[in-house]
Amino acid sequence: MPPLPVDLLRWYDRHRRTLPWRALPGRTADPYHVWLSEIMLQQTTVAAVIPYFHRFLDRFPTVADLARARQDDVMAAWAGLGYYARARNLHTCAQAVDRAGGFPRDMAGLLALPGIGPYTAAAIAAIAFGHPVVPVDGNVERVTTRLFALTDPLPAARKAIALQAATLGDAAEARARPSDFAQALFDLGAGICTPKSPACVLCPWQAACAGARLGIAASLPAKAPKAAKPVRHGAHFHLVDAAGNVLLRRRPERGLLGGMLELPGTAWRAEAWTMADAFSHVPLAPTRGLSAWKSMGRVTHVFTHFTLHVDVYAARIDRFPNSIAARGGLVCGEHELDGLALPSLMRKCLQIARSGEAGET
DNA sequence: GATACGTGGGA
DNA sequence: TTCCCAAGTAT
Repeated sequence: MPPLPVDLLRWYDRHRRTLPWRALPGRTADPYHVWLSEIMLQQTTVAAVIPYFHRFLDRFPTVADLARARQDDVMAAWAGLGYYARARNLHTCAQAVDRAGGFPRDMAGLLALPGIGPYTAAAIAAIAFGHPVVPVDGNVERVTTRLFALTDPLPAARKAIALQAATLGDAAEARARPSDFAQALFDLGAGICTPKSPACVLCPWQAACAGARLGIAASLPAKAPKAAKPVRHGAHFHLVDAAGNVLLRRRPERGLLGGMLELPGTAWRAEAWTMADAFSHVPLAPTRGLSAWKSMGRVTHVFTHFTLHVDVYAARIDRFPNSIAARGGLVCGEHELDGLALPSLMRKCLQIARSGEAGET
């Protein structure tokens, strides 16, 4: 017998999670809240998202508030969540939605917005607007491959898995409650049909699950082997004046950590930097009032596709020259650093620069 | 289709 | 420690 949506929905009605962006049972969620949470939840855990979601609603109560905000304030509110293109697209999207007077209510309109792909469009359509579509995320892929014992590895099998997942939503009970059905699949994937050791005995679909029957559920979905993670090296410089101001700069708008702030530094490359090499990239040439550079230690940071080793150097200067701003430098008070658009990597660098034991140059 | 794109937590 | 992962999208 096939998995019956009615069994999943009955389970959901008893075990649904309460989450900040979710409406109460029987109510429809605010599209702004649904959209904001869905963008934040892309490749990101619920636990990590919750405090950011609250902070965003505090700072940007409506999509119009978000649209009117300065990009830098949006980036600062996003700092630490990662995948910063999401924040840039979020801001652009808010402006489009604000101009249009609200979110589009159909898949095509949603799909046309920046940062919204097939999954997020379907999630918003189902959860906020009640369209009978099944958003296919990692949870739904996992549940589906197990239910039907689909053993072809990701990502090649993605299309076939999505087609199979869509059939789950065909039943009348699912079409009658698209929002609940989508979120029921999420909750099942998050709480029962988990990646490592699924709690099949608690699963409302256990009797219908081919993966469980065959004893292969925990091994699904199969995944293609991942490439080894290369190592890159860089050096960044912590220069602080007598008043405690720190020198920062803005990264390019696109690409890794795009639009975020950083300590000045070298490029990140496969070859390690010698100290002499790195020092040719100091933000300020030796001048009166500038101390010697001291080595503060090394920060290791793991990105999605490479591991980065950063050597951190620190120096003091009496007063920043006026020319520093002309070269793209941003002078920031040390007590305002918390509120700035600094990615986690740079917070690590600041931490080691400000608290680490100094060794001589 | 393959690759770029963050981060922190858990096994 | 090391590896894997988490409500994907853009190019």
